[in-house]
Amino acid sequence: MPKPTFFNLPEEKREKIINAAIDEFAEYGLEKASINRIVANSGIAKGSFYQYFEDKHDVFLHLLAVLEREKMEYFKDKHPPARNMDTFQYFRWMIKTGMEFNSAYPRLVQAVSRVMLNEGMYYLDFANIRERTTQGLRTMIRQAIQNGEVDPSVDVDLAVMIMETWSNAISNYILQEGMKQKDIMKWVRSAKTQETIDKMLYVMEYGLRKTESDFAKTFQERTTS
Amino acid sequence: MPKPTFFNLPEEKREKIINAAIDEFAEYGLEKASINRIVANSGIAKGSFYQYFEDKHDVFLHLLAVLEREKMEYFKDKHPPARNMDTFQYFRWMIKTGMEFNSAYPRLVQAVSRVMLNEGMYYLDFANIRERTTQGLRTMIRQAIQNGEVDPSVDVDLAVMIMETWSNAISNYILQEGMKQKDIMKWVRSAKTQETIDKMLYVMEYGLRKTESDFAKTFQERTTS
DNA sequence: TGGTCATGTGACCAGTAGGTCATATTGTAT
DNA sequence: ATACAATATGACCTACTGGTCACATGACCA
Repeated sequence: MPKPTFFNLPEEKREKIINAAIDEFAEYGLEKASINRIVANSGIAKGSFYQYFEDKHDVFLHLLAVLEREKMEYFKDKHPPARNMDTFQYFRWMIKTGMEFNSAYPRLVQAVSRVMLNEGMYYLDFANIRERTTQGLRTMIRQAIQNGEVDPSVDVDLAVMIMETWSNAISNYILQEGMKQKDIMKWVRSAKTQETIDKMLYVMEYGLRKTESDFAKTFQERTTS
Repeated sequence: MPKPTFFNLPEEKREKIINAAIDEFAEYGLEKASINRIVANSGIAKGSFYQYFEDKHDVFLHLLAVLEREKMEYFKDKHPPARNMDTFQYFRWMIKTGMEFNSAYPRLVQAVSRVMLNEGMYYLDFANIRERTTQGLRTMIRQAIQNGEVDPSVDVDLAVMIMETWSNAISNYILQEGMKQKDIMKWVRSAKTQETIDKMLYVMEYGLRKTESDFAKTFQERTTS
């Protein structure tokens, strides 16, 4: 955690620092990120940096905390559009709302997920942090299996891994493509992007193999209404 | 590509160097890999290194070439167990054979995929190399759509991304868990591991949602015969 | 034996990293 | 105005990086 001095800083200065850190991590990842560059880009002296933070990891952990806080804030006044949704509908809502969040904080999300999904995998430091995220998914899936929505022969941990993989794949896709657009929020909300997300989630739910009820049929009511 | 001098080396020395490089890349990735450590671990002088290779990237590209060569060699005398397999059966065979290959060259695969799937994503250098891999998948999927095996409303590029994601997820799982075992080849071939792979591929094919024909039913004949 | 060419070597270079610290500046309370 | 604590600073340290090069060693042929 950052030292108290950091939190005594005027907000403007604090933001300049964390923005520089976000850019640095988004560009170089955790290990290749340079404190020298961060201080240069935030216009503070090196000595000051060490009055605010312990080290590089400390800054990153703070970014994690910021992300979590902002996400909580964002989800606080969002509510699923209907009650009695099944697990897949709920997951779909979660993902879509999450992607809206991503388009609101693209650099921050990019920085954090770049580190967490790449180098973070090989550092034990983040194992427990990741674990916290999976906990929610795990209980959700357990319930879905009990409800008969998810195939019980696919065990819980495997299902968790699958849903995380999907979630990350969609998030990566949105960030990667979204950053190329001039207005990422508009792009994410566009019918085309939403349909792509729907397709991905449809495949997660029903698989790649063609069945009697395919994607076009399932989502027909949306495009015709 | 390495310089001619490298290929004139006695095989033992050459192997010692590439093994040190494999270990280095597997442990530290591409950017954090240290030439100093590589030369120290292979027992050669720094100057010699630069007589063999241009730089770090050069070594890695050589590892890529080695991997490709070994994989070709490995697949050369493996053949699908039956003709007239459908696309998903063929993909399953490909994955399983690939996982056997992984268990034969775990460190090499680990090193290469660590780099390609992480930092490699952000370096354009590897875009064309990755493209070569996807080409095969793309034609396979196009054919599968024509055959009516894959839902045509899921477009080709999306399907490619999905299958690559799955392929990587399974490979990562096998390497990560496999490296914990004392005999990785035996572990990969074990009934339990094979069943896990089957489950993953089943979910890719039919989705997470429970349907009238679930995994247990589909694979019943195997466990009872 | 002497000559020539390929190979091997490690001291050395400039650049950058993370981190420290004595000193300078600022803010605040008396 | 003075005193004291909090904050800001950048020169400086060591360690390590990728890369070079003058020289040493070895192999092979005349």
